[in-house]
Amino acid sequence: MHNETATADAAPILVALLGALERRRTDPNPRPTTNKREFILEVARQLMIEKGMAALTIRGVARAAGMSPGNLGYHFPSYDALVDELLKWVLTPYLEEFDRLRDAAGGTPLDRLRAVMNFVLEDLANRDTTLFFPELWVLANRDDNAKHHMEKLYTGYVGALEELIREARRDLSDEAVTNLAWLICATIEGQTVFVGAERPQAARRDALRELTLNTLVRAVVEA
Amino acid sequence: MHNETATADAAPILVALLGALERRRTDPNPRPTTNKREFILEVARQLMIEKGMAALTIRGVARAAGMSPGNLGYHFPSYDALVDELLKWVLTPYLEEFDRLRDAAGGTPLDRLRAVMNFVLEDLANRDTTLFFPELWVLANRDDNAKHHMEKLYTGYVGALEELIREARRDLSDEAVTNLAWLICATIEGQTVFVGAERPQAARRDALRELTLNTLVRAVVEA
DNA sequence: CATCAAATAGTACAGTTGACCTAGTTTCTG
DNA sequence: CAGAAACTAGGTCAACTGTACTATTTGATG
Repeated sequence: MHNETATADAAPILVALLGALERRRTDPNPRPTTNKREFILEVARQLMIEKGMAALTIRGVARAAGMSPGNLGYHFPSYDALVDELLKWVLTPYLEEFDRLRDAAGGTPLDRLRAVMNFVLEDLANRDTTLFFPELWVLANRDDNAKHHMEKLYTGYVGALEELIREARRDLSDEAVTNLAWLICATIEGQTVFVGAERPQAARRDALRELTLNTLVRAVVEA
Repeated sequence: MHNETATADAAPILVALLGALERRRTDPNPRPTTNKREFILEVARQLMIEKGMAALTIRGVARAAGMSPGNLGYHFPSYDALVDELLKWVLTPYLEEFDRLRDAAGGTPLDRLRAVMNFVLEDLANRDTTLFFPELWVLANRDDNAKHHMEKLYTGYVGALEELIREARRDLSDEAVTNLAWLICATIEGQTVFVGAERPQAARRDALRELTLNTLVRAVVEA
């Protein structure tokens, strides 16, 4: 009764974790060899979200994952490698989604721009998102690898915005397009701090989303 | 030669710290009894900014201030007390400045609104600000006292915005005014992460400030 | 069933660090 | 000079760090 599966003898939180893993797995060709790795990454993600970067240690992750530190070392050769893979694991789906929304068929460029903005505005209401991203911003202040991942994320995000703005407003200069894109990015990310999950102004979230969407679309149209 | 003043035998950084202290002291009636406390708070502030909350420890502050941990315990009875006073020390000047700008004589309400926004947009270019506030946002996720200070700060900030918006647009509902104020707050705070000091898009800061100012003022005028 | 590599546990290393406390010393002030 | 304020040194005790190493279990293949 001590060595069945990770699900069986692990803490209750792990059941929820496996659920989250399942939700994340959109890949139609599951790669069994990476299953355990992904499980660990998911545990690490939850730990970082629940307890902050200070609690994200080899031992802490191992404990939360119900395995020994030695075994975790087998899957991830070092702490830095673990963090690196964790950031990839969390951020890659966002980049994929930005690409998908940018290239989506149907609707005007302005509709698609609105869709990208709406995606982020709705995502920031998730507790995981509300807690994860500020943690990333702070981490990136002192960790070059985190900074790299952060830049990659926002470059992809803003790149998608730029392309859609350009399509909508072919008369604007590249500079004007880029400035608008960063304005949109900063405006929306800033809301994480104030109307994210369980934030003081969370009740205002939907109203603020509409106001934001209208204000930013108008900024693009009337630039 | 071992006990002259804190300036003499302390690390070079301390000289700069005392400079910062001097800049901060706008009080025409210096309170000598609090000098050493303020010195410690200033050291703690710098430490938090340079190395992050993880480095803000009793020992760390004592080392950076060139004193023994025991002596630091004399001035601040506990770690929590130190952090509490540190947050007050950093945030109070902002609240005072918001009040000052809100009540400033001369100019239309819209001018004063613009002045408040401009103050924050320019402040976020300071390296200290760029690094301090994200740290505060993360800290507030897991520390109730920090959360309290953060709410107090933004309540004051948004309160000032609300009053100025209301003066400029007496026809708007309270709800509309509040939503506009939080939109402004989130929009501007979000820029810290992207065009703050030494950030990848810092070169875009001035252009983005103008765009932000115009966009937000228009949002208020045309709401 | 035997084999063998992958996976896993356990633990030792070699420190570091944390907040807090106590007893004693210096410095300042009236 | 007395007494208060400011300060130092040293220590307590508990917890934790990443990593390396060995020994064991597991699971699939032949």
